[in-house]
Amino acid sequence: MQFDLIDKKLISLLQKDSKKTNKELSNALNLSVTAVYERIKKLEKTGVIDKYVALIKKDKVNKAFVAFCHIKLTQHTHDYVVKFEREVTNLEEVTECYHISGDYDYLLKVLVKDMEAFREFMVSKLTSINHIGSTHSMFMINEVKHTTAISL
Amino acid sequence: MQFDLIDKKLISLLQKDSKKTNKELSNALNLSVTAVYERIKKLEKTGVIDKYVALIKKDKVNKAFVAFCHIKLTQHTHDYVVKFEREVTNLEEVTECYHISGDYDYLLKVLVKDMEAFREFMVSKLTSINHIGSTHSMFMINEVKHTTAISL
DNA sequence: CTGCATAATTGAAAAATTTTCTGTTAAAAA
DNA sequence: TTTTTAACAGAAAATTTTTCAATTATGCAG
Repeated sequence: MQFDLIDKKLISLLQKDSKKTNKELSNALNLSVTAVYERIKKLEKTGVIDKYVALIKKDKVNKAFVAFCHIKLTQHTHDYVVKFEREVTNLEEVTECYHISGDYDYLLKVLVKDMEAFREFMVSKLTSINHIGSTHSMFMINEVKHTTAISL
Repeated sequence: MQFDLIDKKLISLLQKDSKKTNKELSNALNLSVTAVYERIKKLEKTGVIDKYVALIKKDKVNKAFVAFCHIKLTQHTHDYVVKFEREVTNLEEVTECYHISGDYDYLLKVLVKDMEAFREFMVSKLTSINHIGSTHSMFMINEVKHTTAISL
Protein backbone atom coordinates (compact mmCIF):
# COMPACT_ATOMS: atom_id res chain seq x y z
CA MET A 1 0.00 0.00 0.00
CA GLN A 2 1.05 3.50 -0.78
CA PHE A 3 0.61 6.55 1.42
CA ASP A 4 -0.28 10.09 0.61
CA LEU A 5 0.50 13.00 2.86
CA ILE A 6 -2.72 12.60 4.82
CA ASP A 7 -1.97 8.94 5.54
CA LYS A 8 1.48 9.86 6.77
CA LYS A 9 0.13 12.54 9.07
CA LEU A 10 -2.54 10.16 10.30
CA ILE A 11 -0.03 7.41 11.04
CA SER A 12 2.19 9.90 12.78
CA LEU A 13 -0.67 11.10 14.97
CA LEU A 14 -1.80 7.59 15.86
CA GLN A 15 1.73 6.56 16.73
CA LYS A 16 1.86 9.46 19.18
CA ASP A 17 -1.60 9.00 20.65
CA SER A 18 -4.02 6.32 19.58
CA LYS A 19 -6.72 7.63 21.89
CA LYS A 20 -7.35 10.69 19.76
CA THR A 21 -10.94 10.66 18.54
CA ASN A 22 -11.79 10.62 14.87
CA LYS A 23 -13.20 14.10 15.29
CA GLU A 24 -9.91 15.40 16.63
CA LEU A 25 -8.07 13.64 13.84
CA SER A 26 -10.47 14.97 11.26
CA ASN A 27 -9.78 18.50 12.46
CA ALA A 28 -6.04 18.01 12.30
CA LEU A 29 -6.29 16.54 8.82
CA ASN A 30 -9.07 18.68 7.37
CA LEU A 31 -11.20 15.68 6.59
CA SER A 32 -14.59 14.37 7.59
CA VAL A 33 -14.91 11.96 10.48
CA THR A 34 -15.92 9.18 8.10
CA ALA A 35 -12.97 9.73 5.81
CA VAL A 36 -10.63 9.43 8.78
CA TYR A 37 -12.48 6.35 9.94
CA GLU A 38 -12.11 4.65 6.58
CA ARG A 39 -8.45 5.51 6.27
CA ILE A 40 -7.74 4.03 9.67
CA LYS A 41 -9.68 0.88 8.82
CA LYS A 42 -7.63 0.53 5.66
CA LEU A 43 -4.39 0.92 7.56
CA GLU A 44 -5.55 -1.79 9.94
CA LYS A 45 -6.71 -4.15 7.19
CA THR A 46 -3.52 -3.82 5.19
CA GLY A 47 -1.49 -4.51 8.31
CA VAL A 48 0.27 -1.18 8.42
CA ILE A 49 -1.15 -0.66 11.87
CA ASP A 50 -0.21 -3.81 13.74
CA LYS A 51 -2.01 -3.12 17.00
CA TYR A 52 -2.90 -0.61 19.65
CA VAL A 53 -1.27 -0.82 23.03
CA ALA A 54 -0.90 0.96 26.32
CA LEU A 55 2.68 1.85 27.17
CA ILE A 56 3.64 1.45 30.81
CA LYS A 57 6.29 3.41 32.68
CA LYS A 58 8.78 0.77 33.75
CA ASP A 59 9.86 2.58 36.90
CA LYS A 60 6.25 2.51 38.10
CA VAL A 61 6.16 -1.26 37.93
CA ASN A 62 9.54 -2.05 39.42
CA LYS A 63 11.31 -2.83 36.18
CA ALA A 64 13.63 0.12 35.98
CA PHE A 65 16.77 -1.93 35.62
CA VAL A 66 17.53 -2.55 31.96
CA ALA A 67 20.27 -4.80 30.65
CA PHE A 68 21.40 -5.58 27.14
CA CYS A 69 22.83 -9.05 26.78
CA HIS A 70 24.95 -10.21 23.92
CA ILE A 71 24.84 -13.96 23.52
CA LYS A 72 26.94 -16.37 21.55
CA LEU A 73 25.83 -19.94 20.91
CA THR A 74 28.19 -22.87 21.09
CA GLN A 75 26.80 -24.29 17.89
CA HIS A 76 24.51 -23.03 15.19
CA THR A 77 22.64 -26.14 14.17
CA HIS A 78 19.03 -25.58 13.28
CA ASP A 79 17.80 -27.46 16.34
CA TYR A 80 19.91 -25.48 18.76
CA VAL A 81 18.90 -22.18 17.25
CA VAL A 82 15.20 -23.00 17.29
CA LYS A 83 15.35 -24.27 20.84
CA PHE A 84 17.30 -21.28 22.07
CA GLU A 85 14.95 -18.84 20.41
CA ARG A 86 11.89 -20.55 21.83
CA GLU A 87 13.23 -20.64 25.36
CA VAL A 88 14.40 -17.05 25.28
CA THR A 89 11.04 -15.94 23.93
CA ASN A 90 9.37 -17.57 26.89
CA LEU A 91 11.36 -15.57 29.41
CA GLU A 92 9.17 -12.77 30.66
CA GLU A 93 12.17 -10.60 31.55
CA VAL A 94 13.26 -10.60 27.92
CA THR A 95 11.23 -8.00 26.09
CA GLU A 96 13.32 -8.05 22.94
CA CYS A 97 15.54 -10.58 21.25
CA TYR A 98 17.30 -10.01 17.95
CA HIS A 99 19.39 -12.34 15.89
CA ILE A 100 22.24 -10.12 14.80
CA SER A 101 25.36 -10.04 12.74
CA GLY A 102 28.76 -9.61 14.31
CA ASP A 103 30.74 -11.13 17.12
CA TYR A 104 27.67 -12.25 18.99
CA ASP A 105 24.61 -14.07 17.71
CA TYR A 106 21.88 -12.41 19.72
CA LEU A 107 21.09 -9.16 21.42
CA LEU A 108 18.57 -9.23 24.25
CA LYS A 109 16.85 -6.48 26.14
CA VAL A 110 16.11 -7.55 29.68
CA LEU A 111 13.87 -5.75 32.15
CA VAL A 112 14.11 -6.49 35.85
CA LYS A 113 13.78 -4.77 39.21
CA ASP A 114 17.42 -4.26 40.07
CA MET A 115 20.91 -5.68 39.78
CA GLU A 116 20.12 -8.41 42.24
CA ALA A 117 17.15 -9.49 40.16
CA PHE A 118 19.34 -9.41 37.10
CA ARG A 119 21.89 -11.65 38.78
CA GLU A 120 19.11 -14.06 39.63
CA PHE A 121 17.84 -13.91 36.07
CA MET A 122 21.28 -14.72 34.68
CA VAL A 123 22.00 -17.53 37.08
CA SER A 124 18.68 -19.32 37.16
CA LYS A 125 17.10 -18.47 33.83
CA LEU A 126 19.36 -17.33 31.04
CA THR A 127 22.42 -19.46 31.59
CA SER A 128 20.27 -22.48 32.27
CA ILE A 129 19.39 -22.46 28.60
CA ASN A 130 21.65 -24.94 26.90
CA HIS A 131 24.15 -24.22 24.16
CA ILE A 132 24.93 -20.71 25.26
CA GLY A 133 28.58 -20.17 24.57
CA SER A 134 29.25 -16.83 26.13
CA THR A 135 27.40 -13.73 27.20
CA HIS A 136 28.31 -10.12 27.60
CA SER A 137 25.99 -7.75 29.42
CA MET A 138 25.72 -3.99 29.42
CA PHE A 139 23.53 -1.99 31.74
CA MET A 140 21.43 0.99 30.94
CA ILE A 141 22.60 4.10 32.75
CA ASN A 142 20.10 6.43 31.15
CA GLU A 143 17.35 6.24 28.58
CA VAL A 144 18.16 9.11 26.27
CA LYS A 145 15.50 8.35 23.68
CA HIS A 146 12.90 5.65 23.37
CA THR A 147 10.04 5.88 20.95
CA THR A 148 7.81 3.32 19.31
CA ALA A 149 7.02 5.75 16.52
CA ILE A 150 8.59 5.22 13.13
CA SER A 151 8.95 8.39 11.12
CA LEU A 152 7.92 8.18 7.50
CA MET B 1 0.86 2.98 43.80
CA GLN B 2 0.31 -0.66 44.57
CA PHE B 3 -1.45 -3.20 42.40
CA ASP B 4 -3.79 -6.00 43.24
CA LEU B 5 -4.37 -8.96 40.96
CA ILE B 6 -7.11 -7.18 39.04
CA ASP B 7 -4.85 -4.22 38.31
CA LYS B 8 -2.16 -6.53 37.04
CA LYS B 9 -4.55 -8.34 34.77
CA LEU B 10 -5.93 -5.05 33.55
CA ILE B 11 -2.47 -3.67 32.79
CA SER B 12 -1.59 -6.87 31.03
CA LEU B 13 -4.70 -6.69 28.87
CA LEU B 14 -4.19 -3.04 27.98
CA GLN B 15 -0.58 -3.66 27.06
CA LYS B 16 -1.75 -6.30 24.63
CA ASP B 17 -4.66 -4.38 23.20
CA SER B 18 -5.67 -0.92 24.28
CA LYS B 19 -8.68 -0.91 21.98
CA LYS B 20 -10.58 -3.38 24.13
CA THR B 21 -13.77 -1.78 25.38
CA ASN B 22 -14.47 -1.41 29.06
CA LYS B 23 -17.26 -3.90 28.67
CA GLU B 24 -14.90 -6.53 27.27
CA LEU B 25 -12.44 -5.76 30.03
CA SER B 26 -15.16 -5.92 32.66
CA ASN B 27 -16.07 -9.39 31.45
CA ALA B 28 -12.49 -10.58 31.56
CA LEU B 29 -12.05 -9.15 35.03
CA ASN B 30 -15.45 -9.90 36.53
CA LEU B 31 -16.06 -6.29 37.34
CA SER B 32 -18.56 -3.64 36.38
CA VAL B 33 -17.81 -1.30 33.51
CA THR B 34 -17.49 1.65 35.85
CA ALA B 35 -15.07 -0.14 38.14
CA VAL B 36 -12.86 -0.88 35.14
CA TYR B 37 -13.19 2.70 34.00
CA GLU B 38 -12.11 4.05 37.39
CA ARG B 39 -9.17 1.69 37.63
CA ILE B 40 -7.92 2.72 34.22
CA LYS B 41 -8.28 6.40 35.08
CA LYS B 42 -6.27 5.81 38.22
CA LEU B 43 -3.53 4.06 36.28
CA GLU B 44 -3.41 7.01 33.91
CA LYS B 45 -3.42 9.63 36.68
CA THR B 46 -0.66 7.95 38.64
CA GLY B 47 1.43 7.69 35.50
CA VAL B 48 1.57 3.92 35.38
CA ILE B 49 0.05 4.09 31.94
CA ASP B 50 2.24 6.50 30.05
CA LYS B 51 0.30 6.69 26.82
CA TYR B 52 -1.64 4.82 24.19
CA VAL B 53 -0.10 4.31 20.79
CA ALA B 54 -0.57 2.54 17.49
CA LEU B 55 2.25 0.18 16.61
CA ILE B 56 3.26 0.12 12.96
CA LYS B 57 4.77 -2.79 11.09
CA LYS B 58 8.15 -1.51 10.00
CA ASP B 59 8.31 -3.60 6.85
CA LYS B 60 5.08 -1.96 5.68
CA VAL B 61 6.64 1.47 5.84
CA ASN B 62 10.03 0.69 4.32
CA LYS B 63 11.99 0.60 7.53
CA ALA B 64 12.78 -3.08 7.73
CA PHE B 65 16.51 -2.62 8.06
CA VAL B 66 17.48 -2.39 11.72
CA ALA B 67 20.94 -1.59 13.00
CA PHE B 68 22.33 -1.39 16.51
CA CYS B 69 25.14 1.09 16.86
CA HIS B 70 27.57 1.19 19.71
CA ILE B 71 29.13 4.58 20.11
CA LYS B 72 32.09 5.82 22.07
CA LEU B 73 32.66 9.50 22.70
CA THR B 74 36.09 11.09 22.50
CA GLN B 75 35.48 12.97 25.70
CA HIS B 76 32.89 12.85 28.42
CA THR B 77 32.60 16.46 29.45
CA HIS B 78 29.12 17.57 30.36
CA ASP B 79 28.83 19.79 27.31
CA TYR B 80 29.82 17.09 24.88
CA VAL B 81 27.47 14.57 26.41
CA VAL B 82 24.52 16.94 26.38
CA LYS B 83 25.21 18.02 22.82
CA PHE B 84 25.62 14.47 21.58
CA GLU B 85 22.43 13.32 23.26
CA ARG B 86 20.45 16.23 21.86
CA GLU B 87 21.65 15.71 18.33
CA VAL B 88 21.12 11.98 18.41
CA THR B 89 17.62 12.48 19.77
CA ASN B 90 16.83 14.69 16.81
CA LEU B 91 17.73 12.01 14.29
CA GLU B 92 14.50 10.45 13.06
CA GLU B 93 16.23 7.19 12.15
CA VAL B 94 17.23 6.70 15.78
CA THR B 95 14.26 5.29 17.63
CA GLU B 96 16.19 4.40 20.76
CA CYS B 97 19.32 5.67 22.45
CA TYR B 98 20.66 4.38 25.72
CA HIS B 99 23.58 5.55 27.77
CA ILE B 100 25.14 2.28 28.84
CA SER B 101 27.96 0.83 30.90
CA GLY B 102 30.80 -1.08 29.31
CA ASP B 103 33.22 -0.57 26.47
CA TYR B 104 30.95 1.79 24.62
CA ASP B 105 29.02 4.79 25.91
CA TYR B 106 25.82 4.51 23.93
CA LEU B 107 23.67 1.95 22.23
CA LEU B 108 21.42 3.11 19.43
CA LYS B 109 18.65 1.43 17.54
CA VAL B 110 18.44 2.71 14.00
CA LEU B 111 15.60 2.10 11.55
CA VAL B 112 16.14 2.66 7.85
CA LYS B 113 15.06 1.24 4.50
CA ASP B 114 18.10 -0.82 3.61
CA MET B 115 21.85 -1.08 3.88
CA GLU B 116 22.34 1.72 1.43
CA ALA B 117 20.15 3.99 3.51
CA PHE B 118 22.11 2.95 6.56
CA ARG B 119 25.38 3.84 4.88
CA GLU B 120 23.94 7.23 4.02
CA PHE B 121 22.75 7.64 7.60
CA MET B 122 26.20 6.85 8.98
CA VAL B 123 28.09 9.08 6.58
CA SER B 124 25.87 12.13 6.50
CA LYS B 125 24.11 12.06 9.84
CA LEU B 126 25.64 10.03 12.62
CA THR B 127 29.32 10.60 12.06
CA SER B 128 28.72 14.25 11.37
CA ILE B 129 27.95 14.62 15.05
CA ASN B 130 31.08 15.85 16.74
CA HIS B 131 33.04 14.09 19.46
CA ILE B 132 32.19 10.60 18.35
CA GLY B 133 35.25 8.51 18.99
CA SER B 134 34.34 5.21 17.45
CA THR B 135 31.29 3.25 16.40
CA HIS B 136 30.52 -0.39 16.02
CA SER B 137 27.38 -1.48 14.19
CA MET B 138 25.47 -4.73 14.22
CA PHE B 139 22.63 -5.56 11.92
CA MET B 140 19.42 -7.31 12.73
CA ILE B 141 19.11 -10.61 10.91
CA ASN B 142 15.83 -11.59 12.53
CA GLU B 143 13.47 -10.21 15.12
CA VAL B 144 12.96 -13.17 17.43
CA LYS B 145 10.92 -11.30 20.03
CA HIS B 146 9.80 -7.72 20.36
CA THR B 147 7.15 -6.66 22.80
CA THR B 148 6.28 -3.38 24.45
CA ALA B 149 4.53 -5.23 27.24
CA ILE B 150 6.18 -5.45 30.62
CA SER B 151 5.14 -8.47 32.62
CA LEU B 152 4.35 -7.85 36.27
C1' DC C 1 -16.08 -4.72 68.71
C1' DT C 2 -18.25 -0.51 67.03
C1' DG C 3 -18.69 3.51 64.52
C1' DC C 4 -16.62 6.63 61.22
C1' DA C 5 -14.35 7.81 57.12
C1' DT C 6 -12.56 6.50 52.84
C1' DA C 7 -12.31 3.85 48.83
C1' DA C 8 -14.27 0.72 45.51
C1' DT C 9 -18.20 -0.98 43.21
C1' DT C 10 -22.63 -1.04 40.84
C1' DG C 11 -26.43 0.10 37.60
C1' DA C 12 -28.59 3.62 35.16
C1' DA C 13 -28.65 7.98 32.66
C1' DA C 14 -26.26 11.29 29.85
C1' DA C 15 -22.75 12.53 26.69
C1' DA C 16 -19.65 11.40 23.26
C1' DT C 17 -17.75 8.40 19.89
C1' DT C 18 -17.73 4.78 16.57
C1' DT C 19 -19.89 2.59 12.89
C1' DT C 20 -23.16 2.14 9.25
C1' DC C 21 -25.65 3.92 5.48
C1' DT C 22 -26.87 6.72 1.45
C1' DG C 23 -25.66 9.78 -1.74
C1' DT C 24 -22.12 12.80 -3.81
C1' DT C 25 -17.71 14.05 -5.60
C1' DA C 26 -13.29 13.07 -7.34
C1' DA C 27 -10.08 10.22 -9.64
C1' DA C 28 -8.71 6.56 -12.67
C1' DA C 29 -9.57 3.53 -16.48
C1' DA C 30 -11.78 2.25 -20.73
C1' DT D 1 -15.93 11.32 -23.14
C1' DT D 2 -17.96 7.72 -20.66
C1' DT D 3 -17.64 4.27 -17.26
C1' DT D 4 -15.96 2.42 -13.18
C1' DT D 5 -13.95 2.69 -8.87
C1' DA D 6 -12.34 4.86 -4.83
C1' DA D 7 -12.66 8.53 -1.51
C1' DC D 8 -15.50 11.68 0.81
C1' DA D 9 -19.36 13.96 3.36
C1' DG D 10 -23.36 14.27 6.45
C1' DA D 11 -26.85 12.05 9.05
C1' DA D 12 -28.69 8.09 11.58
C1' DA D 13 -27.89 4.10 14.34
C1' DA D 14 -25.23 1.50 17.47
C1' DT D 15 -21.90 1.30 20.83
C1' DT D 16 -18.92 3.17 24.13
C1' DT D 17 -17.34 6.43 27.46
C1' DT D 18 -18.32 9.27 31.17
C1' DT D 19 -21.03 11.02 34.87
C1' DC D 20 -23.97 10.41 38.74
C1' DA D 21 -26.26 8.72 42.91
C1' DA D 22 -26.40 5.08 45.86
C1' DT D 23 -24.56 0.83 47.94
C1' DT D 24 -21.06 -2.15 49.64
C1' DA D 25 -16.59 -3.10 51.23
C1' DT D 26 -12.28 -1.69 53.74
C1' DG D 27 -9.27 0.35 57.01
C1' DC D 28 -8.71 2.81 61.18
C1' DA D 29 -9.57 5.15 65.71
C1' DG D 30 -11.91 4.97 69.69
